[in-house]
Amino acid sequence: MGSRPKSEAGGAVRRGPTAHYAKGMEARAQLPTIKDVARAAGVSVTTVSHVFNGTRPVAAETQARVKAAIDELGYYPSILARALKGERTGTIGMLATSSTNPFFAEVISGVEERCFELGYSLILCNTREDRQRMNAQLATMLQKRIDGLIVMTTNYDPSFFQDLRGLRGIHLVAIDTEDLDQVIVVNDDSEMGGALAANFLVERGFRRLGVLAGPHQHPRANRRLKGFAEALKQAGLALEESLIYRTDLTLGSGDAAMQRLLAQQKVPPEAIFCMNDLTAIGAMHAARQAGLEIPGDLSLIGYDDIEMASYCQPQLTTIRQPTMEIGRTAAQRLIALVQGEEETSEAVALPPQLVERQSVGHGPAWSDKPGKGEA
Amino acid sequence: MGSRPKSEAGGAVRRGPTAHYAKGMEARAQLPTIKDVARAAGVSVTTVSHVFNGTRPVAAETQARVKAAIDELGYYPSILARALKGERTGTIGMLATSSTNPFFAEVISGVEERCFELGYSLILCNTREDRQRMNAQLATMLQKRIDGLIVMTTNYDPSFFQDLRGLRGIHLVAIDTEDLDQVIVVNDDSEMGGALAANFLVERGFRRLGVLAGPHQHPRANRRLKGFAEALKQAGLALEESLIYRTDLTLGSGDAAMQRLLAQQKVPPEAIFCMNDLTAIGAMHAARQAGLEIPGDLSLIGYDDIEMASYCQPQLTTIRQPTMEIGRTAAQRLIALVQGEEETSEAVALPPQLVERQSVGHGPAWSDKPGKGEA
DNA sequence: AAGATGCCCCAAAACGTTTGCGCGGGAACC
DNA sequence: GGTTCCCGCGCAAACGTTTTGGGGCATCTT
Repeated sequence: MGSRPKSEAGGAVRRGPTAHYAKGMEARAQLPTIKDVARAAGVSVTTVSHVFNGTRPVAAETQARVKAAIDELGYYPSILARALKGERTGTIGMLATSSTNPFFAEVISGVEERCFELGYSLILCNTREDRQRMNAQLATMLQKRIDGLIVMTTNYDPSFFQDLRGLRGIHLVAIDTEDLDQVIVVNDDSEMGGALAANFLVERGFRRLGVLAGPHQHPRANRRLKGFAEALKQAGLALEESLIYRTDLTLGSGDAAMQRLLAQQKVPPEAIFCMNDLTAIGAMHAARQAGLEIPGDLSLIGYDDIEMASYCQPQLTTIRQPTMEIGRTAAQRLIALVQGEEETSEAVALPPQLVERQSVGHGPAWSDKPGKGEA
Repeated sequence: MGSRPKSEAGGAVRRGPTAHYAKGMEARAQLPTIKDVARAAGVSVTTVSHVFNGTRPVAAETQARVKAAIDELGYYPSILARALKGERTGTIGMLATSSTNPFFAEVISGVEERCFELGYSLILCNTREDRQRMNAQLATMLQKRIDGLIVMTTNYDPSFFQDLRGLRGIHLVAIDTEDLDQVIVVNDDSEMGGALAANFLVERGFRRLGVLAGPHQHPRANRRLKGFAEALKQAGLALEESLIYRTDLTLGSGDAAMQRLLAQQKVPPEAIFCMNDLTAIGAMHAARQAGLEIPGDLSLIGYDDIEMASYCQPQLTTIRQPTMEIGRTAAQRLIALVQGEEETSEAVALPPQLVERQSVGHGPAWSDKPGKGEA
């Protein structure tokens, strides 16, 4: 409907569960072209094109003959040739720091899913935060004439986005980064998430709070921290600078940061806000090694709500991001942009949500095990 | 070197850290074409092509002029047009069940990495084991004229591979599946992995062993089980059918299977072999909920060695697959195939390895906590 | 019966590349 | 001084599509 009759007709050819694509191909080394179909059906390539795309009325009998030939040969039009004529390629690219981090993996999965639903496909590139690698990947994607690009990098580098904006040919959406003008950005509402964590801990009576922060240049982690600090201030509490420990948001760095914290603080904070679940799980590990009980001796709250948060010991109380939805939204907005549906380029901030499990106790003087606690 | 001077020249143009791709583009809506470059340099498109690809000697002075124009305009040749002339697209597709499962995520990451190193890019499709979805994704990738395809699906469906083999145009590599003739398959050596687990448990003195198996049609999990059972037999032990519980290899199903096991067995087995780490972690969770200590009351061994295995409580003893290497190998073999380097189409089985941590105790009558155990 | 009107269909151009062929001119050879 | 050779370069075809502009032919109108 509307302006895309082509994909409809394409869908028609795809119908049915049988594998058209495998039929009639046995003798050919190459995929069949529109010419082969035209020859087989005894019509011109023009007619084949119009039958396939439904772009002009064709006599029913001719149409039947052409469709038979298409099915017989297993013909699929080459997007390459189509795109040469100024059409889009139907492919979008994604630059992501890493696809193995569970949070990123889920965002990517959301992107892929929405792309599929809208008839697009996804070229995935892991940047590992290596600028040179990103440049090479970007160059390749430009050569492949992607219609748009989704960027999800952990370290905010303004100059990179500056360069990106110079590319007039391709549209851009960023995920999990600083707000940028002229670029659609999809995030969760990190200040709100930070505040959620702060308020929950304060209500439970915790006063001496630590933080496992992200890297200095990580825009979202910084905002979570900001929201956290501001909510504390509202509650009349101050965040102690000396109780903020940096991580790079991985399991290992959460472990390491917690070890540093426990080594440096004679008496550990009552509760710790971790910038993501991975660091929280790493921190749990370190705390256990040090002989601390969670939440008996120390409470811990995470961020993201990855699947593992429900299965670790103890189950992690955390701030849930609508992870999949962030990916889906980004894909949606990008494709709308590509298809020329003029949208506002305003940032989207999806609301996070607190998920209570077991890693936060009921207060600093409380213990889940009778006979223990009162630390 | 050898037969690919083009990519070399492409690399030359890409050199340097500055962002060529952003320069000179401000006034254009479209990316510049070879014609624009030719006009700017005052030469024919032929010459531009030869300069870019190094396919014919060009006078030094002309060459300099052309290169200047290329840099100035930020020109990148369209792979689309190039591929029309019978060249390859430099893109390979991957059908994977899900990219959020940590094991799959890491394999995919290996594929992506090796593709990048070899100058290819990766189109990722999550199939969710939905045959109809796979057909649609395959159709799209065929239209995009991918050079080859990597398939990593959990449920082995012979008819699908049958169809796939019908496609003469594109090359095929499968990961983590049954051996197939005419198709390169990359796996770990699952029988060996199963045997490794069995021998380790037997050496530790465990006799009554349970299994958290995979789905019935999962070829690798079945082989692990086979290797496990055979090694037990060698040791003079039999695997009790009633102690085999099926899972679908997810966290939740590991949890559920363990709950069933504990409900049905008056006295639980001494040790359990889980077909992957995810089910093992799920099982740990269920065991804890039931008040069982691991490894005090029950030993557990996993498979895969995902990152989380080192951070769960207790740390998981497991069989490590060379996960990343499986992905890299698959990409490598596929691209060799695409580039016509005739390789053997034999299956590859990379050897797994036992990683000892804390989830397996020192024997059925042993306990890690003094005063407990002797269960 | 002649002209007008639709209905079907085809030819050809265009998209951005690569590449075989060939052309002009200067240097080397006899 | 004429022939041969080589060097440096351009022309144009081809790849698989879409799309514009007609053209042939039957049917309807008068």
